[in-house]
Amino acid sequence: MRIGELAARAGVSVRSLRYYEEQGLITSTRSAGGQRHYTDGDIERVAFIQRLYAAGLSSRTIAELLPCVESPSEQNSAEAFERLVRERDRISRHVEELVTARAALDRLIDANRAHHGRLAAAR
Amino acid sequence: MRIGELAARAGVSVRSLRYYEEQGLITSTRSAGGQRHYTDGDIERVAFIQRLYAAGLSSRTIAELLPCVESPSEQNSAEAFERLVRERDRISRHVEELVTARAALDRLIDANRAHHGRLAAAR
DNA sequence: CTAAGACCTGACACTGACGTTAGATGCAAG
DNA sequence: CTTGCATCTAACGTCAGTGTCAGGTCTTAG
Repeated sequence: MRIGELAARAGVSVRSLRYYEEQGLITSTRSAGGQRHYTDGDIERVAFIQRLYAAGLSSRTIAELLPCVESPSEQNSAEAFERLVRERDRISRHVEELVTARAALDRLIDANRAHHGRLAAAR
Repeated sequence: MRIGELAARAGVSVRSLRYYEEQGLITSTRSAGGQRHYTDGDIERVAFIQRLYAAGLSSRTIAELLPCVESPSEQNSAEAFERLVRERDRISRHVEELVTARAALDRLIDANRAHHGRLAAAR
């Protein structure tokens, strides 16, 4: 499939796909005329990348741990494996931060709830 | 206290404090010469703002829900209250995203662990 | 073959929370 | 009073992911 179809099926913009390739996150074969061609497997790959983006990883970080995705059995991914673990831990810490912040908002909501009966009931 | 002391005690940069004021998140009194003065209460206020930033809220969003912090009893904070609830829910969704991404990383880690005995043992 | 639409590269624009710099002023200690 | 550090305003720099535009090429339907 060409880039427009992949963009539609993966739910990202064409621009983003070209950027991902520029950053070494995805690859493509080229037609004689120079247009990018993709396989069905690329849909899932893009989805995976999106999840990591959503988790706050930078494109550089994602690129560094992709060897672990490609070939989990290679020993050349020792650095990548460490980064994998570090990022997992970073996500865990971030979750704790979010839970803390959410608790703060919950306290605020409670403090305000009495004055907003209808909204409070809607929850 | 002056801005440098607040920055040190709150653990943020002087630049950030001036930016927060510019965005309407904090206020200050001024000396005759124009320098900003703060109270002890501002330390906690800045810490609270930091928590919201860490939770992914923008300065504009924080500014919009500050009325709820200032005066939980005023009815003029109806909009702010709604935003409060929306942001709480957004944080919850974000936590779910992070947990999903972390699970994906955990699966990758498992798939790679066999080939990295020492690192696996360190966990 | 031709028109239309998808695609190409390259480049600039934007957002947001700051960092950094420049040049001027405030303020406390000797 | 002076020295020197803290602070002031104003403005530009940064980073990352993406939007958008320009000007040209590929592909496919008719």
